[in-house]
Amino acid sequence: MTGQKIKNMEDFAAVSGISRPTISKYFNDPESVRQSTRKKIEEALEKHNYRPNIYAVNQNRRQTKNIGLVVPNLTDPFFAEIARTIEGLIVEAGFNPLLLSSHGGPDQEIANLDSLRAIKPAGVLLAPLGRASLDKQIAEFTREVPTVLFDANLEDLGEAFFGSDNHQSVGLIVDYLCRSGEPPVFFELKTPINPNAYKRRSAYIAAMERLGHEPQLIQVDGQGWNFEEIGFREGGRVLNSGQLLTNTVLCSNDRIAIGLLSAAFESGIKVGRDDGAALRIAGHDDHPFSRFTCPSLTTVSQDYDAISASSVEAILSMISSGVRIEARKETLFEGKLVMRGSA
Amino acid sequence: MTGQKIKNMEDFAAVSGISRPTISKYFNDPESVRQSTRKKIEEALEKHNYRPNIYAVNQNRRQTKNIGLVVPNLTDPFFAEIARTIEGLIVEAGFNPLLLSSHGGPDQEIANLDSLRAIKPAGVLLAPLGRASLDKQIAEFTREVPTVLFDANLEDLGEAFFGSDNHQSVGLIVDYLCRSGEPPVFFELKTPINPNAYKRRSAYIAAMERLGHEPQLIQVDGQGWNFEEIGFREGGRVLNSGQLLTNTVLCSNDRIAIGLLSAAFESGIKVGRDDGAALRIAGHDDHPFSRFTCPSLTTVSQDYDAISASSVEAILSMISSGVRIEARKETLFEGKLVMRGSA
DNA sequence: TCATAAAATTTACGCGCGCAAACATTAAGA
DNA sequence: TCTTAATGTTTGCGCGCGTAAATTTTATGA
Repeated sequence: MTGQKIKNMEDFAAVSGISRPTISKYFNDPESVRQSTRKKIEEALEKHNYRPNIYAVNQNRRQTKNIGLVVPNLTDPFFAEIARTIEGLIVEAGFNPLLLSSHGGPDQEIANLDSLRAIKPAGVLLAPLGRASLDKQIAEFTREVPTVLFDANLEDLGEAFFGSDNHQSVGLIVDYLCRSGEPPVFFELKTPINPNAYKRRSAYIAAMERLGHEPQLIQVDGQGWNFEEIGFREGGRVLNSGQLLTNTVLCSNDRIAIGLLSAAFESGIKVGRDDGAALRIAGHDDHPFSRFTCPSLTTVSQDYDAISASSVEAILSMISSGVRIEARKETLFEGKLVMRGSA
Repeated sequence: MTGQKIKNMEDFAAVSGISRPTISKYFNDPESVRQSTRKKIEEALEKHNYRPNIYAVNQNRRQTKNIGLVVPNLTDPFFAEIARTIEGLIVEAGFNPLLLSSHGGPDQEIANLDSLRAIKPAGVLLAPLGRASLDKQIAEFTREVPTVLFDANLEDLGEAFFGSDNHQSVGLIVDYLCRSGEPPVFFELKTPINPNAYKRRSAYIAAMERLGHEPQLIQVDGQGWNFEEIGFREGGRVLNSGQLLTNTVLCSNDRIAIGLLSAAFESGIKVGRDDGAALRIAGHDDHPFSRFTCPSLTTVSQDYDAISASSVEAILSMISSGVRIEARKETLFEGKLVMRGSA
């Protein structure tokens, strides 16, 4: 850094020997200026490390480079990983991701959208809470800001939806469980917060009927996002009540399964697929921790690389084209069976 | 919403019947205007839902209301929970938190600080990666922006540090393990990324010597933040090598312990503190998942409510006073023993 | 009712930049 | 060397708001 301080673009234009409008062009797209002037600018940049004032830039640009990313619960490593993936894609595309977590609460979800509104994002990627979401306020938001939903669908909201094909993925694991042992019961919350849970329920029922088995639902009480806790508490109750008419349990998601595994362990019930085991437990999602449960958890992985990539692609194309999508599309990706020790 | 559209503060001043400078005063502090005019403004606000342009505001304010929050890895639920707590405290104080994760990489950490710089935050709370952190660049940042470190310390960087008293907490669990069974070996990474790991190592050695036992370190290879994976892989190796001279293992953190538990299970080694068990395993941190391992993990909890509250308090007082702290202070909080099934 | 302090208004400037129009310069090919 | 398109420069406006100074209005209490 030499001599005088560079306070603004005009100062920087002076020291670099290039006019301010050209400097402005450079910062909006380095490719848009001639090679020789680009070199001059970047040489000056090394000496003076000037950067445009982001507030002045955003005040004057027709559109910001911000893309909002709202997930239901960052405390859940599953969403933390998705968020990380999506953030990377957004940065790669030259945009600025803003990550917000709704912490499982609909009010926080709306608050997140409100603070995004203040930032005038070019677009928003929203993984909504689901059933608890305040539809009307979200609808109002999606009217103002181009929004793509992912993970959990809210009917007709947003420009598009990308998620998992629960029907396929649950069918996959029900098939596997049935052909490798007793048909599973379905262990879930009575009133889940997540729309995927309802789809998984009906997918389970459909798969069982297709295979000629009687579907059996074990629906337990429990609110909120502390699934492990619920799986542990209610699972323990179920295991000790003699309520279980089969030796195979399919959980609505991995986090419930993790709780149930813990409860089985405490009750001295051996879980696994080998002969000595008394119980098989399977989950859904391929949660980051499911490899390290005891035994490791057999589950179905979601293709969230595809979900992430498609969601980002969709919002970027809307932004660059400047037009809202004419017909809302829902795209579902298939899951893959992940065989481990628990079933 | 009635009639014309409110585009800016001047429009809003017109419809509310109050002058623009007074409106401006109101938004910067609603208490600073007379009750009667405040009422007028808020009535108009309900009709027209105007909000000041955040970019124009921040361009002109001497200081923004932004507070940056950088954590090493949001994928780790431990940090996700801390982040959530801190975010809440920042919002309560009327500031705007900006959460960034370094994803375990020093380059990302610097990139995070760079993008924070662009936002001109009033202050930053930084939980650094530790050993991998690029000290010089962080030092440069802390010179420009008031920064408080927490969780992991970097010598002399930032205005203050708040963290856990590893010496006390490790001493606590070593004491417990020694009086309830065989003295523990210490299971850790050979070259940990986190400075806390080094403190825990020396705390373990000190505690063992104090109790008249020979310290034993098992130091395994492994890079990055995938602690469960390392604990599983290397732990399995150690368990099957006959290298273990005691039946008690204290892990440097819970995530390693989770991996080790999984490895023990796979090897058919019964873990627990009752008579039938062959191995005791303890961790450190009280990770959110440690309640649901099999068996549940005995560990030491960090007082991160205190760490969060103190860190936020420190940065807020610096912001409001406008002065940097004269002498850097390091404050450590005590951990608590969390007895569960594994040891 | 009046003096006085507190609050609001009027007026005006500046923040740092995007953007557009008119004009000047440069690079590339015939 | 000349033409032409591409690229830069000059000039100037406007974005929406913070903030300051001078002035006027309002509230408060004796």
